[in-house]
Amino acid sequence: MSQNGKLATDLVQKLERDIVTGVLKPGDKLDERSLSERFGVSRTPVREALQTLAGSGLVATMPRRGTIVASITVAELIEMFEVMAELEAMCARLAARRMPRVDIENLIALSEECNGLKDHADADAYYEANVRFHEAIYAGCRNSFLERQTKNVRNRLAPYRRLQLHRPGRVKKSNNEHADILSAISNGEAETAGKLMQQHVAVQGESLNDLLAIVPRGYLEPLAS
Amino acid sequence: MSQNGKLATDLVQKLERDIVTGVLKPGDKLDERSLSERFGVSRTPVREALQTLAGSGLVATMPRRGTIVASITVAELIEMFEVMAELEAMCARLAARRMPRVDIENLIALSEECNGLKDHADADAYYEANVRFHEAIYAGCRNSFLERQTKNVRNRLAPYRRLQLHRPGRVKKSNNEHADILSAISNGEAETAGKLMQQHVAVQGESLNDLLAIVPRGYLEPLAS
DNA sequence: CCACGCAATTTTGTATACCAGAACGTCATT
DNA sequence: AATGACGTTCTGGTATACAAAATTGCGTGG
Repeated sequence: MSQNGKLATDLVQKLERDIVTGVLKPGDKLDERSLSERFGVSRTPVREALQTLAGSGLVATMPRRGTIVASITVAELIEMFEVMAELEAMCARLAARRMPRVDIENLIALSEECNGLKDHADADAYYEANVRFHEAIYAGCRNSFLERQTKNVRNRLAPYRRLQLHRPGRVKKSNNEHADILSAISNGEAETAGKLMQQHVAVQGESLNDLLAIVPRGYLEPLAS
Repeated sequence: MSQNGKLATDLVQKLERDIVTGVLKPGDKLDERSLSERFGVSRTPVREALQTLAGSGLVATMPRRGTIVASITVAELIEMFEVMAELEAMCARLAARRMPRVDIENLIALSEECNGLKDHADADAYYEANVRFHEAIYAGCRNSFLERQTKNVRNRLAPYRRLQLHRPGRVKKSNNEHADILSAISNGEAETAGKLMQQHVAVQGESLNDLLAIVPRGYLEPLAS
């Protein structure tokens, strides 16, 4: 029917995108048959794709119970943010030491792009620019393994991180923090850049309560996992 | 034929163990048919297991070219050690802040176990005790996500880390560093514990050259990936 | 009217059969 | 003799068919 090789890989990417961008939400059921019909392939590549996604943690599959978009417990959410903050801090520290001037110029441009969108009505536009800013710093660490690892955790947190920016005032605050991080990186102040990034990403104190308050039903598992 | 459920999961664990413990070495070919015959199952669960392992990075599968135990480039090796050092440092920092007294007692016992084996003839015995010591610290960070993430990277580096201890004098030096890390954790000195752990794990300067010198052929890919 | 149990349906897990692409070897040509 | 093209064979990718388990709905009994 289709003249390709490696259908499963395509499916992985498509499903990944749908999960990260929020089309598929935590807790959504991923039925093998529906997916195979939707994509016009048999169940085999669908299953392989789901296996792969389960490996990266984006979906959870329970034996004989099917596969769902991974939803996590509150405890895991806190844990993952704690790790995320540290990974991004490491990226920032290394970027401050290693990022070439030309890439810093690009980072400045991305920062200004964020700045231009900070008063924009919908938070999603800022979110996209924000992602590009952060990814530029990942790339700046010049450690592609760290970059992949960081993106992986970021993807798994994406559904929840997206919510953060919908909180009033968060966009402006985030934007100010970007400026400080940028200048630290630009000046080669590794420790400062790392510390600022850590605080920028971490969800601590009241922020945690605020975040939990706007997480929709179904995004988090009940305590009895 | 077999009366079980979820054959693939079993295969994942078996293969994982073989890779981590060095029975299967980087570059070894994982033929689907041989594996299916060896384990008495069909190719389907074998393929699913390989998919999962590919997701966690332990094996690499090239379309139409088969799958092999992941072998990495020198650049990746350096990158992974850089990340590993930081992850373990984070574990140590958090452990210094959060590890309950009773678990610290256990950590002391594990440290003494290492100490008892430091002059032992074969480095593998020390290696196993060393693993237990480090894993106790992972657990001490009280962040199960970080623990999983750290173990995952550790597993991927296992074939190379194992080699390190075969270098003359490395065992004794490692053991001394353990003592310092232990005392920092025990005293709740988070930053010190993290810094010491970072240096303990990192492969820097001459150590890198020494490590590369004893990596067997086939463990590392040629530059043209 | 509610609860428990059985059966039917749905859905996952496994096996097998089929197809396509890549590696290797052979033969012919220069 | 060397090199390139063609074909065979082996291996991986996909589809389909079959088996087992879980959920759900219905019926019966209390």
